[in-house]
Amino acid sequence: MILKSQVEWALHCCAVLAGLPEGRYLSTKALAEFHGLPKEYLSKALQSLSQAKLVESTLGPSGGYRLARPASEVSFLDVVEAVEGKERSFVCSNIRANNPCRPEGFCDTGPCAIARIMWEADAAWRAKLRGVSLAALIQTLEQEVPPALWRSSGEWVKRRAG
Amino acid sequence: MILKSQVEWALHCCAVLAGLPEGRYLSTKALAEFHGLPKEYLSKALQSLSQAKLVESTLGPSGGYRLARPASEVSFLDVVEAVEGKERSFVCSNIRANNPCRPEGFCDTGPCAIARIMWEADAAWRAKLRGVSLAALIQTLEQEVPPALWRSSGEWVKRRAG
DNA sequence: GAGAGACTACTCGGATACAGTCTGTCCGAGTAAATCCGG
DNA sequence: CCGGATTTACTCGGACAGACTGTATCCGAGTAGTCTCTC
Repeated sequence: MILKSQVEWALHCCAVLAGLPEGRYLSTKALAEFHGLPKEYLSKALQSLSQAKLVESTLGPSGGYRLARPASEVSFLDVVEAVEGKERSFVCSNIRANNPCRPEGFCDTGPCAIARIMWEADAAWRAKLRGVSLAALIQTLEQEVPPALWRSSGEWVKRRAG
Repeated sequence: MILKSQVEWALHCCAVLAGLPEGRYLSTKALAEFHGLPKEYLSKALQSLSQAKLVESTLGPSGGYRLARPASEVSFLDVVEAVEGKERSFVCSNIRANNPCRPEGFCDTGPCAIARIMWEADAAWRAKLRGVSLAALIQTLEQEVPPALWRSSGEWVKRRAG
């Protein structure tokens, strides 16, 4: 049970996009250079975000991506689910139905107790992620990233965003 | 991010082992038949449990597995981690270090904010699993499984356990 | 000088190979039970 | 009949292939900006 590296990339890219000037776009190429990632593969992560309607894209020169909603209305869960999918991490194949003691035609009432417990844990994980927005992340970063680096990064992005 | 089917199998097997008479063992073969699973592959899940010291094994006729601790002292988390490993689901490759604006020899103080948030969610997931023991699971099952099926299953297991 | 049209260069998006892990299977080492033999 | 050595049959444990998802890469469709030509 390990999340794909796309999740990490998508989150970092969203953090950068959240600091973008209003109405501007940032290209995959710029995002890839900023994070030192393979441009071609990173584009797949951004495509996932685009399909989930988290970001908007534009073509042509000075094209790229920008957030489709305010940063305060995009949660970590949105980003994670855009990349990993909304399916629960635990899948119940209902193996209790194979019990040899079970009478023919026996029908279960509800989901298996084991699955219920696993799903509760999954729900707790998602709830935690739902509670953190990109805006909150930016706020945290602004506090702990050295001001000089923060400013120069902002300049870098602004320069590449148009 | 999807858990392997071994996790489901291991949990169901632990549930059965928890209802085993004191001092008896149940073989992989019996567990596989009870759940309708491939014996050879199921054995790998049980090996994981054995390596994690959750179960004890014995060889020879009437050999097999039994819980190494009381059911009340084995949590879901123990079983899940035995199969999936104790590593966190989110790995931070510290891509912020590739930021082109970063001065040479710059050294980060703590873990990346994004990683911290993801790890908090992971901790919440694990905490939820740590809070449920096999004993609690058995109690739940005993309440919701039809008494006739519960009894016959217990008989079946007892018959195969030695 | 201004406007319209064509061109260019850059973008995203999906289709295409490679790798690693999960799934499934096999056989050998080791042991507890059952058997057999001698006392 | 009882005790012990031998045989046996059954178990676990690790070593060995196949399938699927994750990783990485490529090229084509489409558009915004730019340039040029005409008025």
